[in-house]
Amino acid sequence: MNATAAGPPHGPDDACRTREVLDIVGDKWSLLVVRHLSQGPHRFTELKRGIDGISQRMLTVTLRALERDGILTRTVRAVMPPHVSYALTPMGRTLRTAVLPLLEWSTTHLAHIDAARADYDARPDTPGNGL
Amino acid sequence: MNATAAGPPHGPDDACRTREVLDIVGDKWSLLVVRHLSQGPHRFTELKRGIDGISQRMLTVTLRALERDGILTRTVRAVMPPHVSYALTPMGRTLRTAVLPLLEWSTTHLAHIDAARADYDARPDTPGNGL
DNA sequence: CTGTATCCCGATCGATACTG
DNA sequence: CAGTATCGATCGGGATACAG
Repeated sequence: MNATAAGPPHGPDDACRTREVLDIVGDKWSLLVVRHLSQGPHRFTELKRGIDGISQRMLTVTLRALERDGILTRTVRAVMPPHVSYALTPMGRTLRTAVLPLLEWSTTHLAHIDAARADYDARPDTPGNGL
Repeated sequence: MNATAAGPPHGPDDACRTREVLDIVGDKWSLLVVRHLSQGPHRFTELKRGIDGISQRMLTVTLRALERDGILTRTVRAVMPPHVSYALTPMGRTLRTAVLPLLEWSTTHLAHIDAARADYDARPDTPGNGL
């Protein structure tokens, strides 16, 4: 083992898993919903108000997908007006835990990335900048 | 601490970060490129062959974005034929590390998710299945 | 070998209106 | 309150052709 080849090896179907994870959490809203529910169950309207910019439609679509995947549960109380509560399943909570390092990474490195972008955009001898 | 309210609290701008991380790694190919480069530097054609299904265009686009973000470096050797090598930066390697738990989570839970989906699709009393 | 340019299709997603 | 239905704009991304 030398210095140039770092990191653990990976099997050929790790790629498939990478894809499937992104299908589940890689979209615009899923992680935001999971994050919100990590603090306890919430109702539809609470989520809509809590997640900035999400439309009624996308909240419904996202919740359905996460429910189907067993990430959260949907509990309907048949009263008037309707009362629907969403809560993370145990698996949903493990997902939250698994995503946490990535979120912490972003907290640590986002400023660095902004700097890298500014630097890249300032360089004239770079593809797309006109050399 | 009780059972209903689990998980750490979060600030209001965690949402922004969640978004920005997804902008960087949430697309179809970025993580696959990072994963591939975690085993050492690679040339354009090697990456193209190694990442199944990626088009020339998307490989270029993805590499440019990751380079701009400081995740990887692009090294050109001015020979004929051209020789371009891509390698993870130190920050790129920390990203790889931060994503690892999520990938391990998928390895552990993907079968469970498939089961949850089959179960959900089999239930007749569920939205979209015709109640 | 390592790209760039163009076209085009399907998926995504926001806005809006309507319903039990 | 908690959705569903529909429409339209936008965008990712694949195919292909061309270039240094």
